[in-house]
Amino acid sequence: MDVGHNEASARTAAAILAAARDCFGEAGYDGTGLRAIAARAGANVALINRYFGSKEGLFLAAVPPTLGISLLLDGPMHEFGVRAAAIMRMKVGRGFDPMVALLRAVATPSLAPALAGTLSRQVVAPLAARLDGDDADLRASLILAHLAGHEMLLRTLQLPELAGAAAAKREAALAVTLQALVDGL
Amino acid sequence: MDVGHNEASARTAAAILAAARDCFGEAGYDGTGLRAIAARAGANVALINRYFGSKEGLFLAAVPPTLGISLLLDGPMHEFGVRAAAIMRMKVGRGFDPMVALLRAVATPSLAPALAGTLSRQVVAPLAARLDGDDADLRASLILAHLAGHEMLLRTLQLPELAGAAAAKREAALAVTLQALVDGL
DNA sequence: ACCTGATGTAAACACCCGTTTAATTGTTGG
DNA sequence: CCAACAATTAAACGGGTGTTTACATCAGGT
Repeated sequence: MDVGHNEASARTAAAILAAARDCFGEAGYDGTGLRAIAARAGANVALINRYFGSKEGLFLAAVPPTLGISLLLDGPMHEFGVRAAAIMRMKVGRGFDPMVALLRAVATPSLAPALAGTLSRQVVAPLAARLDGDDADLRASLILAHLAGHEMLLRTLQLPELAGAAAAKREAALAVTLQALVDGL
Repeated sequence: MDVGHNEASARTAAAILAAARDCFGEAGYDGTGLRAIAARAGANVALINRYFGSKEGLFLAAVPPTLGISLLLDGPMHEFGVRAAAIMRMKVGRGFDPMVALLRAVATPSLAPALAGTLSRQVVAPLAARLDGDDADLRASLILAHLAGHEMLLRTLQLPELAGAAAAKREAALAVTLQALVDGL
């Protein structure tokens, strides 16, 4: 894998990555076929395995690296709640959301360890480092849990009570809940 | 579907339901094949479609009805947090958990509307009815979001920071977070 | 010009899927 | 006893899966 030596192959590999992000984000891991990704990328199916080894390899190469939560951590922590809520809002309608794609892959057992490691390294650890007080790791995990559950119920499941609430109220509620976890238990 | 007229068919239908619960809970919706369910139930694959119409019909007949959150609501609401945390603990090791099975099916788009309706009716609505103060529906949704995210990260994904924390601390943190949502924003 | 090695392609592989059909077994009422 | 009907079965259906193979294409270096 990653056999690309000249720039042509690098371009098609990038096209495959982009197509994979779209497909995984829309249909989930199990719901996406390699042939659909290849078609969208304008490439051949065999190239996926050539460049990324396997479907799992492609998923892990495509989705987790785009997770970066720098936006969330970019600013004072006493405003974390409102900032996070605002970011959630801005993401609506934006094409690809790696967090949603990740949540849609949780059900696949063989992917779980890698996903846990990615979330731990790229989200929980940097977030915990910014938290003052005791049990920073635990609180960071709970923040992620709340954010993940919120995304799942709102976007993937579209729970009526959540999707139907006034956006301003929903964001405010999300903000105070997250902020409480930032400020301590 | 539901063609059963005598007791024999009712027994095999029940066996299929039980097997389906186990399989869906262990491997998720997409990860479970009808033949695996039939084998575990000691029944024939065709009977599944005869009694439940389709794989989706079987899932919806097997998992959502077992969701009941009566335990959560059975007691004073000023102790909701600690009670919920205690229930989470007791469920560990217990064979089948419908909440986990539900979370593992979220990724399947065709299932989402039914799941949203079930959660709304069987969890959010009864919970909101017990909440005092403004925005009961919204707060009930956020409680479910936090619970769902927590379950997902702890049980399905086994996030190191969460699974590795001392159980007592984890429960205490979960309790105060949930209680804060019960008490109001 | 020729060979080499990277790039891309079509086809096949072996397997699993949900669903349906047609036939068989088993039971029950006339 | 035997027809009628429910319950169950094995087998096939059509299609999709991830992956691999063998073959074609094309660039660059000697």
